[in-house]
Amino acid sequence: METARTGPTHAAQRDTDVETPPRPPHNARAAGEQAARTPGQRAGLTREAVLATAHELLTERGLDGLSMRELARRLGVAPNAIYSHVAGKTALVDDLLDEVLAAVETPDAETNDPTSGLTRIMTSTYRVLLDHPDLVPLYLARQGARGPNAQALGEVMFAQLAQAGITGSAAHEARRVLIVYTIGFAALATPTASDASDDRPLSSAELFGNFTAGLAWLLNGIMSDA
Amino acid sequence: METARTGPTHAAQRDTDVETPPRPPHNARAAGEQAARTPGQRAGLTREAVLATAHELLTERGLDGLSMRELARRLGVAPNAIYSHVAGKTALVDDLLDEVLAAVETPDAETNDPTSGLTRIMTSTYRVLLDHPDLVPLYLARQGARGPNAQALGEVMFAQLAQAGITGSAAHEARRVLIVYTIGFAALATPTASDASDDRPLSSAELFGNFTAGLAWLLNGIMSDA
DNA sequence: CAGCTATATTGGACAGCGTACAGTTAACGA
DNA sequence: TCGTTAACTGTACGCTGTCCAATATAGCTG
Repeated sequence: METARTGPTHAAQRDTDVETPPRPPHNARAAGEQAARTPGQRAGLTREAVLATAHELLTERGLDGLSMRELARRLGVAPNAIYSHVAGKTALVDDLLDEVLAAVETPDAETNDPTSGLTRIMTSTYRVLLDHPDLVPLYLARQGARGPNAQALGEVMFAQLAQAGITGSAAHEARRVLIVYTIGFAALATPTASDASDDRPLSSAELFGNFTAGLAWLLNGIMSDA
Repeated sequence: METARTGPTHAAQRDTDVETPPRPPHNARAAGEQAARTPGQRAGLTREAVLATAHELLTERGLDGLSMRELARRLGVAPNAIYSHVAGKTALVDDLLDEVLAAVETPDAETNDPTSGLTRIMTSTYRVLLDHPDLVPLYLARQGARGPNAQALGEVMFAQLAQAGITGSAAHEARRVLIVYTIGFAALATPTASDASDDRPLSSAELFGNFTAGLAWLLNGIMSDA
């Protein structure tokens, strides 16, 4: 796959004689093209493009498929170029994780039924997580996301719990239980690994019912504590 | 993928360990010594030694600290030598995970209170997991263990559920919920990452109460379904 | 418009990883 | 005693994340 260089002309690196190559006017990042750029030239990379392509690569090729080098290849860029836009691979993944959480639907702040509000948050989170199966193990390995979206979600949950009269450490407990349960369930529902552990794979509908049942039990317990 | 083909590497599946044959008593594994061995000489490595050192290395230096090369270094052996005893790194970790589960305490088969029986299993699992914090993310990433110990545990859970009149797909659901909840909770209870997400770290006692509360809610719901 | 500075990008490199291949030798059964 | 088998080493390949110095471009200042 590599060494597509074979270029008729300059395979030389430090050559440097005039010979200005045709400069791409609007550039636009090439999909599969190899970068024919000399050191100083811009590629028009943006942080958003990096994140988007990384996300795409991750959901497409899995966690092991996400490497800085492959990412750079897709962006038509040298691997190091990425480091001008993200601090490193772990930072990249962190941002990715938080980005996904933006899609979680939260109830209106005025909803006066905390149980249904929390159900909505958690089921939406569950669905969002299932939309990105390859991210789920990462949430787990990192014990949840820590970015602004994650933080905001946590606040909404607190608000709902407060409406149910649950505050302080009890609220922390309840929130933790709900988060753990939801992420964990998404993890087990995710069919990445050879999940033929013991029986036929459950359908996603079955799993979802499964999830909501357990969620209802938890919420029931939480509310009855208040 | 590990393939692990090539005739010689057979690595003996775990089962029934026959008696340990005479080992080179001196030698043993050198702590910091450098291997002064020429190609054909034996190092007295055993599968158990490999697993034990790997376990030690993992809990000591974390997941990123566990590398075949560092493991070999500790064993006083060339990296490839390990492949005579385990099929590859992933197999090694799989065995590690299952090994730990052997410590989970299960109720007597005759216990006639499924709720307390399941509580016992899950709390014991929780404690065992917390004893090996650095393994927990691995359980999650792999969605639980799949070795014989894990399988046996699953069977015991089924037996308890059956005593409560829960069988078939309902039993599968319930078991999945319980496993997810337990592993997930252990994950969030594990303080590996900078867990200063929002508030002071809960004490382990708080977390344990937290865990048992949610567990009780789940079991309550499960049993009320039967 | 010229000049300066900040920075996006490249080639190259480093250290480390998992593991395959091909030898060399010790242990073991015949 | 010999032949086979398994453990072990040396070496090497292709991969990884990331740093460094050089370079050309973009944007700002004048």
